[in-house]
Amino acid sequence: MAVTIKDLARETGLTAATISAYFNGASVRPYNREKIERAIDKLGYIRNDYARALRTHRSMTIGVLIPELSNMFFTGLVTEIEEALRLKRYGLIICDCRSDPSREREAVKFLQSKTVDGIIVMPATDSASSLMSAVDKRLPVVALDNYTESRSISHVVVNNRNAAKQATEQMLAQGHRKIAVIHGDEKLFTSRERLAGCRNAAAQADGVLIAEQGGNSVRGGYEAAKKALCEHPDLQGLFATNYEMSIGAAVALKECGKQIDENFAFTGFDCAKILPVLCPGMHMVLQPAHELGAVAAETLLAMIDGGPVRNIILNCRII
Amino acid sequence: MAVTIKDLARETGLTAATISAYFNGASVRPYNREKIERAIDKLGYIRNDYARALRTHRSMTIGVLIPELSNMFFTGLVTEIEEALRLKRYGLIICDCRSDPSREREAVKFLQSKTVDGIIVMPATDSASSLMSAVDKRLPVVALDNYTESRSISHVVVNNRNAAKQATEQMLAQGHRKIAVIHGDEKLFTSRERLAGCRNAAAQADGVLIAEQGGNSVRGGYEAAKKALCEHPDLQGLFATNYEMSIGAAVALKECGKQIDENFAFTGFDCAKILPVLCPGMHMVLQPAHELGAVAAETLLAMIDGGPVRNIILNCRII
DNA sequence: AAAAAACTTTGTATCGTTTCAAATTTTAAG
DNA sequence: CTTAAAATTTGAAACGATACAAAGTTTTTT
Repeated sequence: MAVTIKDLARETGLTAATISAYFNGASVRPYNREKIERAIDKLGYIRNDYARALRTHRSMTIGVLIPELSNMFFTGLVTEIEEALRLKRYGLIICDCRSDPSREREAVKFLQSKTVDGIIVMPATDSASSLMSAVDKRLPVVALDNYTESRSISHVVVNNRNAAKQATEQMLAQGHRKIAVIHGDEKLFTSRERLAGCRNAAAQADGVLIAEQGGNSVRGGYEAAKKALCEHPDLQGLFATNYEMSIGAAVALKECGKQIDENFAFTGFDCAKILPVLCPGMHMVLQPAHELGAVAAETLLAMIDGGPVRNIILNCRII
Repeated sequence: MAVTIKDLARETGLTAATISAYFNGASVRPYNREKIERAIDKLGYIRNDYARALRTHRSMTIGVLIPELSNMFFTGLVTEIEEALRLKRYGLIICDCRSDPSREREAVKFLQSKTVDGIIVMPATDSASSLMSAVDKRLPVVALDNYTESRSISHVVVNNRNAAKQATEQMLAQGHRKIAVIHGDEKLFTSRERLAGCRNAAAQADGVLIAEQGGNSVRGGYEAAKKALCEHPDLQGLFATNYEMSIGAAVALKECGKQIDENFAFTGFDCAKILPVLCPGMHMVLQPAHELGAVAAETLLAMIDGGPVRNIILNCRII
């Protein structure tokens, strides 16, 4: 039913091997080239990657594991990865793991059954156990945004501790001494690092830090911020340490009528697009999403070509 | 390098055909069954779907085309689709088309080269031309959330006009006579229908309708709402007709200090999770995301099994 | 205990593509 | 115009899994 290379062969009077050569960049006599191209158009040929991958052991497809399709920071990274890989003629298979390690494990198997050439994962936990079936088969794996305990996979992350520390220091230096930090799930290395950075800064500068768990969601950020603001009317600053929580916290601020000025500072994380428009004067820690995605893609391709495991730490910008 | 069915054959002393039979549910003698299962565990066998699909012409994989990975309504639908298809043991390949018909076209080819069994698309435009290469090959296609001009593909949409009309009527009935509607891109059937519904309701009930284009983004919704509120201080209601714009509009409301009460009504679209918490008293038009995803999946599977093209219209809830 | 029936396993061909050595054609050199 | 060298094309054998008819078991019936 589908048009195959054999149909092209019949149509052109050539052999399947020649058509294949044409597709793979070998030189083909001009008049044959033309015949082939005409036949492709006429029959609407689309190459069957399954057969190709079966023969070549390369699918030109890489798998992406995302913890939540509803988390805009992650979907943003996927977009960057796609951009980078498209240029190298790689396609993507995206799997939503719902922050569930068992789905992650299943997804890894699914990707392997599709013989992807490598996997980029934004890990749902610090444990790499769900990735083992890939690692065991020497399939290149890059973890993005969060560390795992495995030494066999590459990591591309930001210096979370430092970024959080700097952001906190900046608030303290501007005279905001009592600050609430809305932090994410402590099960994640990334969240712990950010909180640790805040604590460091507060300890060094003699500030008062109120930590409030925001559960990695807009709702959680909203509620945590509300709580902090109600319980500490004398609060001088708020720092939300991820995308979703930053939005929630911003709404809470608006609702409590808090102005951002010399008496109150607000720092968010990662949402450059909307928040600064809505809360002029706020600060923002920005992970270099473009670079993260690009470097993860590059690292994976290097591993596919036999390169070593790499651990890369990028810096955040604060604006 | 990868473990194949032949390795299992060698390990168990059986034949590839028997192992295949085992995987495909044929009956196998208990002691052979055990041997096979031991070998699978020992060698870590994962079936090569490429080879299988090549032989069977069924990949048990379906493709999903999403216009923007950053649009939460769409990602929510994908999650529902995934849920429904997982139960039928289908896997998903998700492609982000960036609302760009040419990427859509490319993605359709990519999916075909992966021999997906069918495609669910949330169309970026009313035109189905980018889907033609699939339709021409009799590959089942279901359009979700928006109509296309093609009669060869199934559609699963909501009754947009009616939902918008009802929501508007409700506001009018509560005495809000001057209402601004923040509407989406008129290039999309869905947006036009919603706007038409609002106009209908206003015309019938003698209300005043101010239409403001919000460009399908949070930012756009925010700006359009701001504009409407500033230019019409006597406004009595606001209706944002999609997810992103509803959030933007809500922020604008908060910023302008508008209360939701008998003097001012606010109706949003699709974001049940956060907005009602932040704006108590507001109304919301809810598309049945779960049902949309489930019905789209079901319709596609029916088409894969030779079923006919279907056009299904679901109703929205208003809360 | 032999024959029949029912169940399992096996060989072999095949899916659509690429590989690679061998065969053929073209071009360049003498 | 021959012949050597270079460039194209070809045929057959993979890749990993499944289909199917044929062969080999086991179980049941007589």
